[in-house]
Amino acid sequence: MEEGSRASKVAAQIRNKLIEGEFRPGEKLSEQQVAQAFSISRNTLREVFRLLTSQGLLVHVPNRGVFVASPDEAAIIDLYRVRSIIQRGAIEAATKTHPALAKMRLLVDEAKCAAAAGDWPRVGTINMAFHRTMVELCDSQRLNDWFELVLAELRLVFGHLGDGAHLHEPYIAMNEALVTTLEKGDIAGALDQLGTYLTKSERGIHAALHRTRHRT
Amino acid sequence: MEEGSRASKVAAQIRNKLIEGEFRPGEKLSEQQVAQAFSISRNTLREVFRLLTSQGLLVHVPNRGVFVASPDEAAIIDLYRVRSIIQRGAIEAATKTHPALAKMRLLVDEAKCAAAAGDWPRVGTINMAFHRTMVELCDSQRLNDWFELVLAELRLVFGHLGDGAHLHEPYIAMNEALVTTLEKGDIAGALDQLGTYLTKSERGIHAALHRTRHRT
DNA sequence: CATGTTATTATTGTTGAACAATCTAAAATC
DNA sequence: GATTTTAGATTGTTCAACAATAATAACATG
Repeated sequence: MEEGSRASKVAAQIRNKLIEGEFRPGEKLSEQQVAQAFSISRNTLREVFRLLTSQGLLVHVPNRGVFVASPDEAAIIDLYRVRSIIQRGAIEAATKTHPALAKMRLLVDEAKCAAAAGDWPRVGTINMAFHRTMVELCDSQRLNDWFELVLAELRLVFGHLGDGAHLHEPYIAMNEALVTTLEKGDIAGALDQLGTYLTKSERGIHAALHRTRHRT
Repeated sequence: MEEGSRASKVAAQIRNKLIEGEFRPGEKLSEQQVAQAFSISRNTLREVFRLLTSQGLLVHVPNRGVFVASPDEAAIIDLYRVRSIIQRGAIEAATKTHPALAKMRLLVDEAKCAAAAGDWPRVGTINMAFHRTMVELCDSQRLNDWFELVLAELRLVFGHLGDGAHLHEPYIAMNEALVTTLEKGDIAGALDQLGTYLTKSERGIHAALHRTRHRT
């Protein structure tokens, strides 16, 4: 994404608002209103919308408008299926000397500091960085980019669920054990641990979605 | 992608031209000229360009313009890395009763007919459909969509290499053996066969690229 | 002639107004 | 209440214009 152009800046701003849950799931974004709110012309906004729909954050319905993506349980299932395949592939590709593995270790340390400080949102952010870094073990720009889309969609879900969800439950011990297993070169062990994490994480989201649906 | 809107129609037209190699790798697409050629306004074309760049077929350089993607050897390496991870995941997820497996068998039969008729372009198209169908074993819409991008980029490469490349070399026997192995439930065997295919296919492209580079 | 600087030109990025096409909501009719 | 018609709102697209940027051409200097 280009730094500097008006379109790309506004795209980033809207993306952040989406991730922070400032738009409701399924909410319609009116071109007139959004263009005015961000002080850009409607034409430029249409380019922005093309960018954000290609990232899965918005859904463009011809002649009806653009809507905030509303990942449902099927989407969560798909996202975790994608994560499983990509992250398993990353672990199978892992080497003990890969820089991403060292970075994962650093991120575990960072998460411990944040947890000690009680900064749970920060812990959640680091957890995502941990998994993004795991995918970097593949050395594939395309997989990195696509995984970024996965993370964006997950953050959209978290944003919709709000602060009460505690979805950034600390997975620090699990992440640390996983790094240690990889450092030993035990791929099979690491795959097991990843599976456990993904299952637990996915269940957490489904449960939170269920709670939210009950409350509405 | 929307059916019917002007922008989406032109996007499809440009996409086809790209895949067919009608634009040179790295060629700059001038907004004025392309808009005129397709009889659409520059604003609409900019939307189209946003769509096609997000598909990896075009590269947008701020303030300088939009260029035809020019997948180099690094890109081929990445594409095959991606294929390996995704398609291995697909095979690991495969079940004997999955509809995609039956479809893969049908596609092998189709390829045999096309080969008997000497229709090598058709064989190549079926080969791609075979691999796309393999990915459907994952039951993941996102992976299907991303794999479609992989195929588009590969076709862009084939388009650039031209007819002389014979990259649609028949892999019929390999595909047939792979289906048979999967139908037996022999995942490990199928993974081996896939690895062999991917290595051979990738080498073929690198060799063809090398030949073309020598000729220019 | 080679190199650096300046000026000019071409193109991209953006804006705003306008109109066509489509959808949605309100009103009229049965 | 259900259906049809009408009006209003919004999206899709076009056009013209201007600002900003990069590329190219022209000029000056060693």
